[in-house]
Amino acid sequence: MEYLDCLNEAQKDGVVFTDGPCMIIAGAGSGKTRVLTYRIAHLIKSKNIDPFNILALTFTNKASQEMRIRIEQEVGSDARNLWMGTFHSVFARILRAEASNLGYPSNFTIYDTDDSKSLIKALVKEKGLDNKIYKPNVVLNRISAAKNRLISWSSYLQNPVFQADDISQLKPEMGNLYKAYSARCFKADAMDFDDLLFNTNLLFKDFPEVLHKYQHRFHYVMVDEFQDTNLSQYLITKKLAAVRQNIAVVGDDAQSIYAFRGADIQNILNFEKDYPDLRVIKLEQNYRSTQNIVNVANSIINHNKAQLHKNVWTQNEHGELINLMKATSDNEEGKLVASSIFEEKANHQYKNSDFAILYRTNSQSRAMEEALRRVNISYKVVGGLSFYQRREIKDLMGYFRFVVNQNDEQALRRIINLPKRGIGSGSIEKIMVTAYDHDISLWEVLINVKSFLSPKAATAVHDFVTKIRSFKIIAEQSDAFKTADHIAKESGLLKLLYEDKTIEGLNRYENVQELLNAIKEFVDNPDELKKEKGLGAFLQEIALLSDADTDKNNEQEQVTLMTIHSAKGLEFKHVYVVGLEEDLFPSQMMLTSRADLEEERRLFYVAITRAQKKLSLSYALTRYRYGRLKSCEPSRFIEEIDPAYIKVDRKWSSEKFSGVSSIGATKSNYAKNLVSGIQRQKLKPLNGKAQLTATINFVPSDTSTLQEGMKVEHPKFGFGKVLRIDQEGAQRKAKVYFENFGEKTLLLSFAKLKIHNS
DNA sequence: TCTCAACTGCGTCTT
DNA sequence: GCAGTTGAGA
Repeated sequence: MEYLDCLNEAQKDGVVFTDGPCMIIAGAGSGKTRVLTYRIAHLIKSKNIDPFNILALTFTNKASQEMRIRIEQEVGSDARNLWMGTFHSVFARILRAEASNLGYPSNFTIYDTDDSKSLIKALVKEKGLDNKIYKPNVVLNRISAAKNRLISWSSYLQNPVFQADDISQLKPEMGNLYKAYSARCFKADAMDFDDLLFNTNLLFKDFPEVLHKYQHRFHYVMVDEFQDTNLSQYLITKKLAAVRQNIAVVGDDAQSIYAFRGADIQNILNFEKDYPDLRVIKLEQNYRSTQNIVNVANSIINHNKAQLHKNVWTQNEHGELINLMKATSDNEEGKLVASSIFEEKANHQYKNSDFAILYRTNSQSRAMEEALRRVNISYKVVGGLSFYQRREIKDLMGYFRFVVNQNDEQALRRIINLPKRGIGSGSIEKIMVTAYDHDISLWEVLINVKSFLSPKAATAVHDFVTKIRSFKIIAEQSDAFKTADHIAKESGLLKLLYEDKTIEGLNRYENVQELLNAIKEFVDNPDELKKEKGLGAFLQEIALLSDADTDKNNEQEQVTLMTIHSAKGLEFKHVYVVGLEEDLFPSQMMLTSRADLEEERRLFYVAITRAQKKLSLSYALTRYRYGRLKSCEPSRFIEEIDPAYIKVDRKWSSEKFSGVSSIGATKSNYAKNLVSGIQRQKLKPLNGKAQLTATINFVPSDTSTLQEGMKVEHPKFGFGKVLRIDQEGAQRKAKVYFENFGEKTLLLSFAKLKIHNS
């Protein structure tokens, strides 16, 4: 039990209180993952629980992989038998085993969001509805929200409130679209992401013996990031834990940022009601960040009304003040961030991987990327279009999917005329309508197209069917790689890409090769747990992966660029949160309700609490959005920070005396607070007029002659005196005492210093 | 049925 | 800024 020694009291409680319902409210950076991993290790090692009887649910594959590794370090290979994964992957696995109960084959296809949207698009067209009113996104969100609240299409249609709601939004056909969508998914042997949870609930409700089986398999149930669960997920875990009541949930209401996806903070409150003898443990000591950062985070989150009481504190050093940078444009914002990283690296000898740039939307990465490239700082962009979302990958995967499941409508639509074989949209619609109207399988329709298509089109379909048949035979006899390789060549896709000599074409060709490599890796993987090496097994393996999980260029030494959402759970020495502007962050779409604005604020809280040592915030006065230049106002979130913790970057403080009034005109409150805060706090280094002008005309000197006792000026730290010089060459450092910033050690090959020999 | 050019519309986050 | 759609012409 020596691992208990390195835990604080609250953490210990979280680890050893294993029997009975338990809720751990874990503040940011409070060692949540540590508690969870030790808790599982404790169950296995000290209480001799079979890992096979432990279920641990996370939200991302990454989180579950990391936790598995950490548990493995504690308990060894036993960890492999844990039931641990994302909600979606664990219940997909159970659904495959129990699929026949629901009328699904066990090799059902999982539709991703693109598949779902294009199915909806097709349905809207088939029904002759206006695609400007029934936008795929809107329809899918509505269906998704219903499923997450366990409302089936039939109860949706019967519910007068939903009907009235839809009619008032001029979308009276919504319920029927939901019905048609469900029917088509079922017919395609496909489940979308929400179905994986919805159908699990259905399974447990309608087949008590199945529920019973899993209730007795999982003696201990744990849920990470509980604040992100939706009703559907909550009910599943509650049912599974109903017999033994050994359920532990870990979460932080302040970090709930997925309400848009159906996450319901209400689950935390319900949890207390559902389990009256609930043990609540609060982890409040932050081990990650400096006091300044923790204080700023607290001051922000206190603006939210809806929150559980919690007092996050830290024993860490005060650290540097929060750096606020103002840029005139999005491009300049990029430059400021890039040069700041450059300086920080030099001054503190940080590595690229110590830095992260976080933003609200993926489109903001462009300006940052350009600026980083200009100063030769290598970086990686996390998120955006994932590998498996690329067109060429989806095309080839479409073949794979259709060979495995001939009812996969979305896969068929994608590949039936790719490469072009003369089967146009008219023929495709005829095929779909025939299958749907006569309620026969797609494959059967394809075999009998002669009866309703023109001879030319019918021949083309016949050739296609013959090709798929031959692929099926290969698939039955060979492993995933041999099959995939064969299909890539024989389908004509590889040739199509090879002939495209444009840069994008070459890229696509390489991507397809990379997919084939991934499949080879899958086949060669000696992991005994994955005995199935067929194409179907590969598809199942990757259906629930996202870009963050397939992060191949895991090279260190890169600055990380990503959205705040994807940064959740991570930490970096120095974090830049950029684009703090009204309508961008908070997003204009979230300004309609208090609840939405509070979610944005929690998002900001998450961003801030990623930082360990230093936090920088920035905003731009103008920004290109939708291809045109827009002027921006600083975010209200800046205003909400206690000015005592902010330092304003020189690049805009030099403008302060002339420029800040422009903000004052539009946001008087903001400017007043900020300026008075600055004056109260940290304006000191800028008070000297001489220094201000000197800073503007700053020209660094040659520092090779620098000696002890010399007076120097640094663009950021102002005036100082050299205390000592160490080492030679590239490692040559100067220890300088700055009037306003104290002692700093500067690497002379990087630091810009002006020598004042007076 | 296919191809190219013009055009529209649309932007959050993710399993 | 760009992807996806539409429409005309081959």
